[in-house]
Amino acid sequence: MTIGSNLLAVIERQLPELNKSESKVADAILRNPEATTRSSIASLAAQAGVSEPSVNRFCKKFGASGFPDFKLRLARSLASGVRYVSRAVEFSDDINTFPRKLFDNAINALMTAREDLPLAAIERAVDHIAQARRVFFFGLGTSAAVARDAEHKFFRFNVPVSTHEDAMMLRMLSASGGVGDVFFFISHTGRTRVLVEAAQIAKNTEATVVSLTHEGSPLAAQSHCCINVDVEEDTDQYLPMTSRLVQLVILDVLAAGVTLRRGESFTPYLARIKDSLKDTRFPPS
Amino acid sequence: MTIGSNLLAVIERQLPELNKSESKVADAILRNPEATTRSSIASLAAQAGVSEPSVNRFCKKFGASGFPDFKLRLARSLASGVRYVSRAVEFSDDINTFPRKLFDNAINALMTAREDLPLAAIERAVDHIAQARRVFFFGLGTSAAVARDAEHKFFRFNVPVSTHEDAMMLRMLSASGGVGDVFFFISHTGRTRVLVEAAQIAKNTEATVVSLTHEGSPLAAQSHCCINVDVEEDTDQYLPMTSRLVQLVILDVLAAGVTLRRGESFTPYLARIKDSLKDTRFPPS
DNA sequence: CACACTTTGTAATATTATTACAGAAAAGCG
DNA sequence: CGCTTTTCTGTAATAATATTACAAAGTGTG
Repeated sequence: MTIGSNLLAVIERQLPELNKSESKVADAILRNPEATTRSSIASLAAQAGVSEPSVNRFCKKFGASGFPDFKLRLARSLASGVRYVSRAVEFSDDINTFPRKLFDNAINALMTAREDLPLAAIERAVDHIAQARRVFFFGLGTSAAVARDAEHKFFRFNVPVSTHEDAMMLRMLSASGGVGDVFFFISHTGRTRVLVEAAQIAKNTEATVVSLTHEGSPLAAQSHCCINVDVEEDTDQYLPMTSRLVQLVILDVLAAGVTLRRGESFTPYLARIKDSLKDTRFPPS
Repeated sequence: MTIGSNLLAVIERQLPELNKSESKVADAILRNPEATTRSSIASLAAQAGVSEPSVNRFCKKFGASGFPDFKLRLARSLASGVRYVSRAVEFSDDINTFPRKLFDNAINALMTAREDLPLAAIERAVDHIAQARRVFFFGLGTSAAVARDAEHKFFRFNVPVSTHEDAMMLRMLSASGGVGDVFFFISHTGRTRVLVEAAQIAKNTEATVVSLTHEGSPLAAQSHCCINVDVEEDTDQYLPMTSRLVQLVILDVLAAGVTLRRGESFTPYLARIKDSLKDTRFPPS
């Protein structure tokens, strides 16, 4: 999703540059965007205190072919519910703004990712994992938590799974790879030396290297199968937030893919694992 | 978000009950919903091979006041982008459907959570963490990964943070609580015995117990401050997927909150931590 | 203050959607 | 099976809505 795709935000941003009647229209729209989508050009013109052609001109100025088209775009903007364009939290934000911003960013990232899922790579990754003899999930930093989450999902498929963070272990385990082993690397940047080097080592064995990382990164270059997650994120200034969410959902997708591959007869087995937790919980009230 | 609020899904569901011309219209719309939002009633009627009034009647049947209103609703549905109402992955799903379903679910959960954020609890939690002497993040199973992620975020605030999964450690550490200690419990169900018991122990000390869990759960009852995350999820049948995403974003919110509390002068310190990683990465190409 | 230029509104026109009605198709019934 | 009743569907008239062309008012500049 391109920044600025949110119509309301675009209007807000342009506000100072608008002339008298245009800003009247803008005000009327911003005052109640929801109502605008339901009203006719005549009633909006009345609301704003301008003529109908002024409203029409306003719409065209913002890229619509006319008023109906404008309403449509507005409706879309409202539905996606992402109000803020400047996605970064600022020191002037208070409790009423910054939580919403962070949620908006998260939702935005997932929506963007959804539009462009690397289905082919996902399918190949599912193939590899479904047939694996062992699976190793490697991730450092934020991605360590993602790897941990993956481990917790994938052990259910009756395949030995493990996660590691120790740089030495990564190298040694990578070197131990053989036919049927899958080394699954997780990294937002795809430039973490330790990981890239481990991937290189693993690739020199008979094992399969799968990575969940940034397209065209050094890590991607060392992978047999790379699932691209190109979430734009200013990791130089902030911590990766949205990219790890996308990674997690992609791993859910992989897990679901493996489950489907296993077939319906596998369900009771999964249920048994679930059931084993029953006695660790207080019963539902 | 109420189930069934998605117009396309509603149409799909009603499909068998529709009469000849109505189902022609439905087909034409489902064939290309995006295009429908842009077309006039005349062109849609042509597409469907029916008359214009038939299209109009169709629109009214689905709760719209007329065709333009219908287009608006459709646009909204498309923008929110959640195509599937039946959220569960089924064995008949293929690569083109189930990844999208999982993303839809994730987005849906975040959008729902965003509408009803427990801002008061968040603010209190930020207060506690910002002033903490030590912070412990406790979570088991899926929540262990969330706790790990939290640890990785919060250590930056110059407060000793740790995560633990060992049931014995949880109890002992909880018992060690004193003034200024924050015990942060993460659990989707809020019914995990080990956690609830540890929370109870911690609550009997001078420490503060914060939890990120389900409202009204046993764990919530043992907390000084409970951040409710009531994501509907069939954890009896499936693994928690969406709830952990919401938890992660909430933790991001808390981290952002603490950062804001620390003030702008704190930024260079955060930057220094980031910079420390510089040499572990391959330079950007 | 006259000129060019921008902005805005009026009124005519074009587009688009809705309604009323009538004919066709389907369903119910003796 | 044929008649009646009901439901469905399209035609054509009407109404609502949006757009355009143009002229008047406003604004700034030499």
